[in-house]
This record gives sequence, structure tokens and C-alpha cells, in this order.
Amino acid sequence: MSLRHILLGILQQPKSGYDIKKMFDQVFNNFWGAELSQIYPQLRKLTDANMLTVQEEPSDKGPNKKIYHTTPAGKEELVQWLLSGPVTNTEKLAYLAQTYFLGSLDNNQQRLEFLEDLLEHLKIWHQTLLDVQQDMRQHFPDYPHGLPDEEFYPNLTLMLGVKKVGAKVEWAQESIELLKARM
Amino acid sequence: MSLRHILLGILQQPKSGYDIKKMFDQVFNNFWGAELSQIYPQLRKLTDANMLTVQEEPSDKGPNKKIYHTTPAGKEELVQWLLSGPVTNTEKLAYLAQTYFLGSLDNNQQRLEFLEDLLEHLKIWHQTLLDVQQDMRQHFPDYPHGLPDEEFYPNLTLMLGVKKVGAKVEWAQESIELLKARM
DNA sequence: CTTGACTATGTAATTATTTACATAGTAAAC
DNA sequence: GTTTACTATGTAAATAATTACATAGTCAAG
Repeated sequence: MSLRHILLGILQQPKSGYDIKKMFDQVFNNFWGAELSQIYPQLRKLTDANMLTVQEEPSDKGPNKKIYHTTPAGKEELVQWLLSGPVTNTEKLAYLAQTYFLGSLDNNQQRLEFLEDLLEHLKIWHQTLLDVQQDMRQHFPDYPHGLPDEEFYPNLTLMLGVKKVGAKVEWAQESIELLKARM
Repeated sequence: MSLRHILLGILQQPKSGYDIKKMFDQVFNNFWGAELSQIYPQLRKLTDANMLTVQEEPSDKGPNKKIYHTTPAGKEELVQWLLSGPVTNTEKLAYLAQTYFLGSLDNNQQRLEFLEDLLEHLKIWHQTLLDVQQDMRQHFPDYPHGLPDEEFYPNLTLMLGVKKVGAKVEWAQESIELLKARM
């Protein structure tokens, strides 16, 4: 049940459900995702549990925003989650399972197409991450250890994001070469 | 609903539910996991859908095994899944979300402990992957492009596994250095 | 003046996943 | 001889997550 805690983390800085969704899509895309249909009910649960308070605000566009703030109880819940140690769930990357079974396609052209599709997807994903990091670098051009807390820890996850996606793009490229060498 | 297709993939070589579980834990640990309580009901569904057939066999230890085999319909279902293109679900790594919010702990020692715990976990995980790969290399010492299909594609996923976990271990190590520089 | 893109919040139904429980045989160590 | 570790199969209950649906306001382009 990590979503609950992630929402508390995000809401250290007050936001609406819709804002939170944008955060998942842009900043967290490398390690977490959630739909609005998950976010809204969870925000309600947390509010009922007195971990969040709501405050309505007019929006620039569209209907009123409901801005959620963390209560001290909410902050304490977040801290306890962090103190409980790293939560290490099993990764689920269906495309790697597909790659594993690619031998079940008897047409080599189809196998190549699969890997090329994958490479393209991974490159697009990489681009989003790089954009986010460049944005952050514009605001804070220092070496990372000089950043203030609110930027240092997010920056750590971006560092891994770039490494991880880099490894995947490299791998997909190499796999395509290997596959071509087999044709 | 990927588990269904992953089971069909695994059962290109007949196995029992228990054998499948070991496969997830050992070979697939880098990209998929499933509990026995997910595997058994799913095997039943696939059998009811005529995608699998069962055959009982005595076990070396414990009660009889139920060996599952794929039917032509099952094979076709698997091929269609592969032809539908890469399935790219969003990653969910709670420990990276925790890292992102680590600034909410005001004790720097606790933050360091968190990252050290994580590094230890990632190293252990890496070791499992390397063990599996060394095992595979013993059987097939060739360059990967010379491997037969049944080994070539699984080997591709291992190649990424090693890269990925390598990147994570590197990152955790670097993060600890950066954190120490901040203390 | 209407369509499309985007902001904004939510519910309902279905599916998937996890956790806990329940059973039972083998085989070696103590 | 009994505890521990492992093999082997499953069910039940609770949670979590996805997908589809439903509503409504703003604003710009055509």
C-alpha cells in the first residue's frame, strides 16, 4: 500500500488531485504511476483519516481546485514509512517477459520489429526524463551535493532514472545488432 | 493481464505450478514475480479455456506433481500477445519514491542508513542474477549470437538484468558518497 | 458556433494481487 | 521420534489497480 504514503510525500507541498497526476506523469514516470481514479479515492481516505485537510481554490481554467494539505498526523505517517526501511517490491516489466519468449515467433522479421518498437518507446521515455532534469538544472546549476534538501533527494532519483533508461536504450540497441547478426 | 501470457510462455516447456514459482524467483526475479496463490488459479483458468492440459506425475519428494502442457490454442494465444507489440506498464519502485521524500527525515544519520540498507539489498539481488548467468554460461560458452533460440532470448533479458542492477548498485554507492559529503 | 484540447473531479465495475490460511508428503538432522 | 526444511497444491478474504464511464468548465482555432 505505497500509494497512500507517496501521496503524503507529494503533499508536503499542497496540491490538487489533478496536479498530483501531472507529477506522476512527469517527475515520477521513472518509478511510479497512478491514475486519477486511484488518486481521488485515496485522497478521500486520507482526509477521512485526518492525515489531510482540504481547501478550495478557484482554478485558472475549469472548475474549482481542491488543494490538499498534510496534517501533523500525515507527516508522522510519512516519516514512519521512511523509517521502516526500503520497500522493495518485485519489478514487473512485461516487455522483458515478452523478450524472453520471443523465440516463440518463428518469423525473424517480427522479432526485429518487436525490439525496434521497444527501442523507440525507451528513447521517448528517456527524452522526458532528460527534459525534466534539464529543467531542474536550470534552476539549480550547482553540483548536486550543494542542493537544498527539497531538490537534492529528487535529484538523486533523476540520476538513477537517467542511468536506468540509458542502460535500457543501450541494451535494446545491442539486442537489435545481435538479432541482425543472426538473420 | 500479463500473467496469463507469461504462464503460456513458460509452459512451452511442461512444468508444475511449483516449478513455475521457482522460475519466477530465480530466472525472472529481475522483471516479474508471482505468488503460488496467483499461479494455481491462473493455471486452472487456462486449463478450463483449453489452453493447457494436465498430466500427473509422481514427485521425488512430497505429493504428486501436476505437469501442465500448452495446447495449440495456448501457443496461438502466446504468439498473438507477442505480435501485439511491447507491453509497457509503468514501473513501480517504492524505494525510489522513498528516496525522493528522504528530505522529510530530519536526521541525516537515518537517511544514510536508509541508503545503506538499499545498497545492501541491491547487491544481494545482483548476486542472484550473476549466479544465474554464470550457470547459463557454463552450459553455453559461445558468444550470445550463436546460442539456439531457447537460450538466445532468455540471455538477452539476463544481459539487461546485469546492466540494470549494475546501474542501481553504482547509483546507491554514489548516493551514499554524496550524502556523506553533505553531513 | 462548434469542435478539440485541456483542466478538474469523481463513481462503478471489473480484474489483479497480496496475505493469510489450510493440507499433506518426504527426508535429514538432532 | 520429533522438529525443521522443503516439496507440492490449493482456497478465502482483503486490498489494490485498471478500465470505462460520467460530468462540467475554459479557451482557442476554424
